[in-house]
Amino acid sequence: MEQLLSNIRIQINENLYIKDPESSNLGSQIVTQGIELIKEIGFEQFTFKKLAKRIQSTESSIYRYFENKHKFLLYITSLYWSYMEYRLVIATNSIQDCTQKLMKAIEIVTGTPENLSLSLAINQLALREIVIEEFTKAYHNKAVDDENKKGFFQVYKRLVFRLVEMIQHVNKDYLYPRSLASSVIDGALHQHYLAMHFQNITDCDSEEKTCQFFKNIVSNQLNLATNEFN
Amino acid sequence: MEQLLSNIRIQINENLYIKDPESSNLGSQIVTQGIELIKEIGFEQFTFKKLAKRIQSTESSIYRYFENKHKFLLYITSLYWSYMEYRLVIATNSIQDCTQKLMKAIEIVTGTPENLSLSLAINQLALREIVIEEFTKAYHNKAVDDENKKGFFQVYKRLVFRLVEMIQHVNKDYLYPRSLASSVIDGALHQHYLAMHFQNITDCDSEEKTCQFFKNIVSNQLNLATNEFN
DNA sequence: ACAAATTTAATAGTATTACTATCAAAAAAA
DNA sequence: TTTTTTTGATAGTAATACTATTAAATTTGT
Repeated sequence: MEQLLSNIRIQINENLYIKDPESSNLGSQIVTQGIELIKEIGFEQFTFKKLAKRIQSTESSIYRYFENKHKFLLYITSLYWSYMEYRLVIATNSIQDCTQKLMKAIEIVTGTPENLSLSLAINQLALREIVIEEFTKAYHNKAVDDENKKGFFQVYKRLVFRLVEMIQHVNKDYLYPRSLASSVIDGALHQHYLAMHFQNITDCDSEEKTCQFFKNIVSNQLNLATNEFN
Repeated sequence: MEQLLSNIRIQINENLYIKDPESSNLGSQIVTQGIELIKEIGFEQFTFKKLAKRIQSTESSIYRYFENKHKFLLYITSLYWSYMEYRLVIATNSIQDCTQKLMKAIEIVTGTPENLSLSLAINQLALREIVIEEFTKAYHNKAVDDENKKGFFQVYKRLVFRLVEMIQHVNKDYLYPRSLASSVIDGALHQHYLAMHFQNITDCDSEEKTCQFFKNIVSNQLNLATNEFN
């Protein structure tokens, strides 16, 4: 799997950057160090000026790669969801049994990524933390509809669609396959966030429990398509 | 219920404001018009300067009530969760059967509030929209732990606790009562947001479906405490 | 009704943010 | 080695997120 991925180029929506950051050393510095910096100080406190100082470059140079920090966040979170999608496909592709396939998918989607060797030397764990802490801000804004039209959330949605398909494959009569899929992906992020900051409103104090919680919900939902409270 | 609530004063954490906005006309203008303005232009674009202009007052006057716009957001979302808690208690208190009580609670928590007559003439629907669009930003920040210690999220957590108790009352052996409760409350907001901006990754195109989706999950989870994928 | 206290308005000012513009130096490509 | 592209250095602007000061208006106590 490592070899496989190290040769893979992740395609990110072209409108998220001005100049492809993978095309130069400065560009990849911006991405890798930008991730580290956001993880350290949070997206709110993050500025291109601070990043420029850290990589010993200038604000104006960074602006030649990214229009603003919002698009930078969209760029790096798209990277994350791309890696996630890739991992999902690799891990589930060979599984025949559709239920097992779905369960594997939930493991991938709710779990911590291994730090894979990729084209860019990105700190995957830092990136994951950023997604947990900040991704929600990337799509909660007044321009969502416009940005959505431009395909800025394509990768994320494609991941949800993959889960939806797996769910439908297990039980084609289930009434809420899309809500269930989006709930698992967003819910996992939320439970991880709670585990870090609001321990008393979650039971997910370990990776395994988080995974179990969602596997439990999904399998229950799909085995029992109807319930007594309709 | 309307009479009941019109006499009720909602207590909000004192550190969220400098001067109690309910203590003066200007204060309530700040709150009611602030809610309208945030709904219209979004929290990102919202500034005290713009609000001052709208209520024909000044920036400095608003700063005498709230330290900054982040605390203002925490204040109004606390108001929302307080109303929600109040509605929950009123609606479920008299129900004897614990399963029915829980189902009623889910209806309240996932549904749209009626526009109740309260001490402050707040646009409840606008406030709900704000919570759906912006609440996640209120607790996704680098100061969460500190703010959590100061009790800024007390009301929200208390609401979750109430749901947790109801869940445990229905099935005391269920392994994830807290994760389930927090998932319902946060998940409902998320599904509502998707319904507005990402229709293709949700099945919740109506209030009823959203409610059904979560009732379905909760009842399934509590009737079947174990599952075959352990 | 009047003085005292409190609240608000008006104005000014500061540091930081989020950019844009220009031009020269450095590096890469032809 | 010349041309093109990329980067660095510097400067500048409008807006944001505040703080401070003082005068005017309003409220309160007696």
